[in-house]
Amino acid sequence: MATKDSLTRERLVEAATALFADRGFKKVTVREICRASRANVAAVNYHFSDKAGLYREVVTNAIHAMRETDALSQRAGEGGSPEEQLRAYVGIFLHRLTESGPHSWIHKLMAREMEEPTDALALVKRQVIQPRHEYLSRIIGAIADLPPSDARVIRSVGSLQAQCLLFARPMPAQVSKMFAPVAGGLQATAHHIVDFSLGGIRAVARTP
Amino acid sequence: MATKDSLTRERLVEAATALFADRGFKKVTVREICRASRANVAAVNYHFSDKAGLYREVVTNAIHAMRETDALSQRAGEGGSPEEQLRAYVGIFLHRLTESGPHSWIHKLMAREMEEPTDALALVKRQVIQPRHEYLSRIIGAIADLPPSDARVIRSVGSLQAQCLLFARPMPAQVSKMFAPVAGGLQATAHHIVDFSLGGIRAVARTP
DNA sequence: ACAGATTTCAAACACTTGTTTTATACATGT
DNA sequence: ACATGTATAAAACAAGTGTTTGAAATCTGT
Repeated sequence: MATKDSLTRERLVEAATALFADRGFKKVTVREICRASRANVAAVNYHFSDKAGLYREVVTNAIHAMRETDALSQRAGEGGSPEEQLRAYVGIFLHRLTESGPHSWIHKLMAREMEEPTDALALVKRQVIQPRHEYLSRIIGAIADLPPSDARVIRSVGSLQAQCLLFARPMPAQVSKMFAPVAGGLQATAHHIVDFSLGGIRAVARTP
Repeated sequence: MATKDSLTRERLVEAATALFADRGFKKVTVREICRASRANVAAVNYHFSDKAGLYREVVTNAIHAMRETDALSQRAGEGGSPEEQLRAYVGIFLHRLTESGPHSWIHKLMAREMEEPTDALALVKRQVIQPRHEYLSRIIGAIADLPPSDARVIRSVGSLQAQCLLFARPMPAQVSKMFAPVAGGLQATAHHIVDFSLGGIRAVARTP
């Protein structure tokens, strides 16, 4: 069985990834996916048995790609001080989030998944969200000179993630421009988030 | 015409508000609204000509309610220092956002509107988002001792809004719990956001 | 109480959705 | 070459969507 990997199958996954990332599971129709893949309407059900099956495949790919981003960010800060590690993480995260290359769709898709969770969410949480949270807790704990489990550290992780995720949130350009001013370039924004957060972390750490 | 305000019309608006806030415009069906209102399927088209017409009515109501919240928050901090004004704003905002009373639906609805904008978004932006942004710019500018138009102030407003909005974002409970730890109560979270942000604002203000 | 407007209702309409069917082309192993 | 499993194609299906229709019920002013 499976004598030769079907070209159609790959085209379907490719088109579905872009569409799902852009508009979520529900709002994309299988006819649309098939039109973009120059495939028949029945192709989705043949290769993935379901529209949900195709979505599951796309999410699985996204998880792998996302873990790579995390690993890259963490390696970039390896050996440096906690502050440098934080700067490396935020820099790469934001870059991947806003570039138009082959990585941007992933985070858009993850944001969609959080809004209308499917069965895949549990997997995403365990494989992506949880490890990332623990990594950031260690860094911020070191900066604040507190154990990673301290409530002040946990809350600071939330504050940092909130700022980073603002860029992942699907928003109309008008609103996004006001909430997340990209004036001065992405690099400047990343710098701001880190500086702001370092000041915040230290302030919170001082107040028991 | 309009001899007596129809009871059905009010029931329709009431039910639609709850449903739209919970699941957005597209995912709520007309039949569902009518079932919840104990009205006929044709009632929506009769009273509002469109499903979109009903939605427009709901959003209009939401804008008014939201402006009230903003006015209340600003009045609560009136006369105090900028720091106290910030504390008042965040406190009331978070409270209204997470309570289950007659105000929580509004912000949920606004969040939905930002994700899948309709014609009403332009109105929301002008009447709610823009004024709020200007108010926060003034406060934070005063704290940082910088003009409200300074890039560092604008970005700090974004950082604050990001933390507040994390609670408005529709998220499955699993994920929300990790990103926004509510342990210690909402009041404690509000305090954290303010302390964290004050530290961030001052840190950013020092670095030109 | 009656005529006229307003409101409700059951049924149907036109359209889109995901999926299935049935048949035909293609590839592969012997 | 043939038989067999794989892949594509056109058409139709069943369920769900927003909307319209046309008749019945209800209310209102006189």
